[in-house]
This record gives sequence, C-alpha cells and structure tokens, in this order.
Amino acid sequence: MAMTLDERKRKVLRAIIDDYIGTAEPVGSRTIVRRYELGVSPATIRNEMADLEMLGYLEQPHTSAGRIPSAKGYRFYVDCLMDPQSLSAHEEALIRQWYDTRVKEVNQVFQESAKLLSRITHHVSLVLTPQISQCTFKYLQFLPFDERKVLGVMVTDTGLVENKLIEIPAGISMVDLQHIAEVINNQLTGLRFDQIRGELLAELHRQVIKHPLLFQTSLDLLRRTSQVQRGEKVFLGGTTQLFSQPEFKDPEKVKAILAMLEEDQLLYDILTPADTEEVHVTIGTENKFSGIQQCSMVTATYAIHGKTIGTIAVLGPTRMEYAKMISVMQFMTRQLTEVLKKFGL
Amino acid sequence: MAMTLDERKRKVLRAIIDDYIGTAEPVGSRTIVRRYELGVSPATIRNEMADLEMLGYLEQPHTSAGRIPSAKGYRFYVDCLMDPQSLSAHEEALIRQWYDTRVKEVNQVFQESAKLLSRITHHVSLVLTPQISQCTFKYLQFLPFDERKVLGVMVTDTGLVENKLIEIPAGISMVDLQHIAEVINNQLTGLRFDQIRGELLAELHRQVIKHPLLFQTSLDLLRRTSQVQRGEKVFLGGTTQLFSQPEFKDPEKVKAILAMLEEDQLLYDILTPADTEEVHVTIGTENKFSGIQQCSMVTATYAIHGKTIGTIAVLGPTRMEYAKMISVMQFMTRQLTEVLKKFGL
DNA sequence: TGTTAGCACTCACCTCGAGAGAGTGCTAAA
DNA sequence: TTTAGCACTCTCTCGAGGTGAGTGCTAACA
Repeated sequence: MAMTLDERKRKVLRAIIDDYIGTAEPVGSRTIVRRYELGVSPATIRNEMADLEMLGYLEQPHTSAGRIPSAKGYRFYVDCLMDPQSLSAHEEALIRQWYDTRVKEVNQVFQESAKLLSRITHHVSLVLTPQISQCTFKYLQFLPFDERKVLGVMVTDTGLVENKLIEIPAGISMVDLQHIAEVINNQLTGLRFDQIRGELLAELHRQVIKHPLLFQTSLDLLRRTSQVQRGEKVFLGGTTQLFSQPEFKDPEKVKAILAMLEEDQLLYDILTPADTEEVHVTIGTENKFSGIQQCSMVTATYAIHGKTIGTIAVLGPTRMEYAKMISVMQFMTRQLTEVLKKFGL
Repeated sequence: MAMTLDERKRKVLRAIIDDYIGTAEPVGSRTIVRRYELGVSPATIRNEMADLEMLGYLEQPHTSAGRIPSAKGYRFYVDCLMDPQSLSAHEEALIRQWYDTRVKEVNQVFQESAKLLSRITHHVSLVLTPQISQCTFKYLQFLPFDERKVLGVMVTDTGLVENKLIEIPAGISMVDLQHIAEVINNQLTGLRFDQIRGELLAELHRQVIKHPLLFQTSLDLLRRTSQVQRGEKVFLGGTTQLFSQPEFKDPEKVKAILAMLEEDQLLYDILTPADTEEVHVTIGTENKFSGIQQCSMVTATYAIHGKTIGTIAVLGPTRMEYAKMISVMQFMTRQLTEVLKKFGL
C-alpha cells in the first residue's frame, strides 16, 4: 500500500472521481480533457486510465464505456486526494435553526437529528440513541404503584432512566423494598453497566437472598441495560432518498437495503461505536454486510458528559460527496453534543 | 345505496374480485366461466360486467382489457360478499410462539408485533404504542439527581412512566419539592391527561406561585403528555413488502408511500383510534391522505385495563385478502391485549 | 325476453433490426 | 513520450410488425 501514484495519475483519478460523483455516468477520456485542464490529449488520458484500471483504482462497466471508480479508488480519494469542503453558511444556519425551533425536549433530539441529517445530506441517515451500557449506575428506587405492584426506577449518571413494573411477592413490605434497594445501590453505584456482570450479581444475590423473587425481577431491570435491547434505538431518516440515486433505479437494490435497515440488531452492530475516531468512512465492499456493499457509510460519534456514547451515520451510494459528508458529520456531532448538554445531559 | 344487486350479478362480482385478488390481472369473461361455475356463457358474463361497470363496481384499465374492481366494488365485497376466512392453526401457533419466544419484556411488545404482523400478512404493518393521553394521572414524584438538578417522574394508572431532568431554581429545597409534588398530586390524581388543560393548570399555578420556575418545568412534564409528541410512537414493519406487489412495480409509487410512512405526525392522525369499532377497513380513495389512495388499510384497536388505547394496522394494495386480514387483526389484537396484561399492564 | 355464437376491432406487449453515439484499444507518426 | 487516426464494440433508442387476450355488437336461438 506504500505504492504511490505519480502526480499526473493522481490528477486524472481525482478528475474522474470528481466527475463521476457529480454525474453518475461512466467518464471517458474526452470528458476529462474537456472539463479539467490537464494539458494533454484524450489518448494520453486513455493510457493513464488503462494503467489506473490495472492498478485497481478504476473499473469498466463494459468494453466501450467510460471508467468508474472502484472501492479502492474511492478509498485513495478519501484518504489522499479530495479537497476538504466545508458547510455553507446557509447549511450551518439551517442546522442551528432546526434544533432551536423543532426540538423542545430531549426525546425529540434523536428523531429530529435523523430528519435533519437526511435533509442536509440527501442520503439515508441513521441515529443511534445513547448506549446505556456506557453509562454508570446511579441508583435504583422503588416507587409505590398499587397493592400488588411496585415501580422500579433506575437512574444513570447521564440522566437516562429505565423503569419497570414489578410484582410484589407476598409478605414483603415497602420497608423491605427500601432495604433491598439500599443493598443494591451500595454495591453498584458508580459502576458502568457493562461491568455489572454475573459475578457481581451473584454476590448481590447472596446479600438479598431473603427475597429472591423480587430480587430476580429487579435484576432484570439491571440486566436489560447491559444487553442491546431497549433504551437504545436507531432512528432512520430519508429512506426515500434511495429512490433518487440513479444507482438504485433497480427496485431490487432498494429493497435489499431497506430490508437491511429493518434489521435492528444489524444496525446496532454496525453503529455501535468501536474505534475512537471522530469520523469514519466505510466504502462499498469494506462494509461487512453484503446488503450494503454497493453503499458507503460515514459515521461519527457524539458524547454526553465527555463520554462517547452514540453514533450518527449517513448511508448512500459509493458515489458520494465524501468531503462534504465529513464536514457535515463533524458539525452535526458538535451541535448534537451541545444540544444534549442544553437539556441537562 | 339501498340498491341491491341480483343474485347473479353478485356472483359475478364476487368471482371477479376473488380472482383479481389472487392474480392481480384484469379478469375477462372467459376466465370467469372457466374458473367459476356459473353455468352461463362468456357473452352473458360480458353483459353482466358491462352492467357492473355502469353501476360503478368495476373499472376497465383500457378498452380491450378485462375488468378490475373499483373502490366501490371492494367496499361492497367487504360489506356483503366475502366469505369469512379464519387463521390456519399454523398461523395461530406462529403468533403465540412469536410472543412467547421473542418478547421478554414490555418494551419489545410493540416492535415485535409490527414484525409479526407484517410477517403474517405480507403487507406493511403499523403499530401505534399506547396513547398516554387516554390514561389517567397517578402521581408525580421528584427524585434527587445532583445538587443542581432533580428528576421528575410521572406515573400513569396504566403503569406508563414519563421522566424529565429539571433544573432546581436557587433557594429551593428537597422539602419544598415534595410539597410542590403534593399540591400537584392532590389536584390532578385521577384525571385523564387530555382533561389536564389550561384552566386546571392555571388553578394549580395559583397554588404553587411561590416557585414559578420549577413549576413551569414540572408542568412541561405534564404538558408533553397531552400533546402527540413522545411516548406514543409508531413502529413499522415489512416496508419491503411493497416491492413484492405488482401494483407497486413503479418505484415512484413505493417512494410516495414510504415518504408518507416517514411523516410521523400523519401516522398518528391516521392511527389514533377514532371510532369504537373493533376492526375497520378503509379502501383506496376512502383514505384521507392522497399518498395512499391506491392502498387499503385495515386497522384494529387494543386495550389496557379495558381501555382502548392503541392501534395496529395493515397497509397494502386495494387488492388485498380482506377476509384474511380481518381475522388476523382480530386475533392479533386479542393476543396483544393479553400479552400486555401478562406484563402487568 | 334473456342467452348465446360469431365476428370485427382495439390495444398492450413482445421482438427484432437498423442507426446513432460514445468510448475504447491499437498502430503509426511526431 | 505524446498524439492523431481508425476500426471496433457495446449500449440505447425507436419504429414496424406480429400476437393474443378481451371487448362490443349483431343476429340467431330457446
């Protein structure tokens, strides 16, 4: 991979990709010399193109068509070639205004972010809500509900709340419950949810052995937070944008992608923040999941209390305005983090 | 509308619709006599068909094609003609088993119901989660969070919970907060959320005038429950089923429908239970929203504590197995209500 | 009077071939 | 090393002609 292209090859590759991103049409040698000033003839370009194809940066749909970039080509473009392209003042204003006028409370943030993101990028957007497993346990409290049930409320340091109705086993009083909560709190407060595991729970169990039934259900409350099940949710936006892309004019392709977007578990896996990079680009076949190997994805993470805790992403054809997307994602995550702060998180 | 069709016209209409539902092809006179035993010749059928078209029950895509049912035709079919068709034992088992194995806690119920419903019907499914505005206020409680914030938790009679982080205004103690909660609870306990309106809030305001700032934010907690904003959510399932229907082979149509399904506000409007009917069928142009006037919709309501509180729906082409859909919806709502009961609601 | 056979006619759909256009690879000259 | 010239390839579009399903009408029939 230390293989570097000479200056002219770079220019040609860049021109081809820029053009293809704009037009979605295979680009030929003539087009290049007409639209980009390289000071050479089409024949020369053709030679360069043949070389670039040999090297794997370009592909040819059929013998007598122009070239289109390969995944490798895009990768090189993203890493080395493209000009950064920042947001227009208008777009920045739109983002700020959107949050100001549309988001009146914290629960709307994520859905509205998804809408906004697809509106700005003209691609499908995905927003993963905060992952509770990255938060720390603050306390558990039982609130009265009726004679036979009690409401367990669990609070995290980041202000997220989980709750569950729990059947009260016979012979247990409200005072007992307070006691149980106290024991649990003493043991768990300050731990991250993904640290609250079997051993710790067993230890707890020994201490609350008197009331195993109740304990069981209140542990459910804890346990479900360490599984990817609830609380976390993926909001989608702009799925209809797929129809506007010429590469998806075949309904079967759209169908395949939409089918994937319905598989929540898959989306969690894709979006769960793995690396610490701020913005990450995955191109075509670099994607693990076959359904979207014709797509590229730009993901970025946002934070609460300085903790990386959620992800936003854009999904579109490999022919994507990468430079623009990256700027948008940077700006959006910063705004999002700020808005969450405003709501006390 | 008191106009009744004679026996043979009914038989013909029924045969045409049954056939069209199965094949999605305009049906001609020959087909009818071949497949359905009416004991007359194609010519006779043609005459009947011409009559039925005059009366508005049938339409002709173009001069030399067979007939297809009109919205009016389907309506008559649903109201008077079709045979009830109940679920197969296999389908009933699938539904029960789905809930047993997949739904481990109450939060999964709705999403899984959407998946299950689209799986069984092969259409797009919609599940509206319980409407908090139909519940009654039980109590509000403040839980400590940190020195500057407090966690307001609001509980309904049906066991639904809303919560919000609230900034503590200077000079207010936890005791003050308890007092405020008490005042609010005295005034509101037992009221339905859609009854908690301006007047009542003003009255409350007079009583808690001491701490207007805090009051404001804790009222937000109440207020947001009377708006269609949060808590309620629409889960979708099987959007890709649209692609399988021949009537939607034009991507533009799919796009239009998907665009509509992204408009949450619209979905609330459509799904919010209006009438008391158990199952309701809306056919083609009977739909208020232009995007789905090529579709039919079968909706049904489910209940918590005997209160009609949410809706499930199926959306598909007008050419739909109405009889089957109605049975499915009846069975599903009954199961759903039961599952919710199992989880203490 | 209701039903049926016969027949001319309509219209969507499929296939095929011709022509245009864009682009390539190769060769030979500059 | 670059460029001009040229034959070749492949896709796309368009129109013509043929096919088949289905209709409406008319006239004969029970």
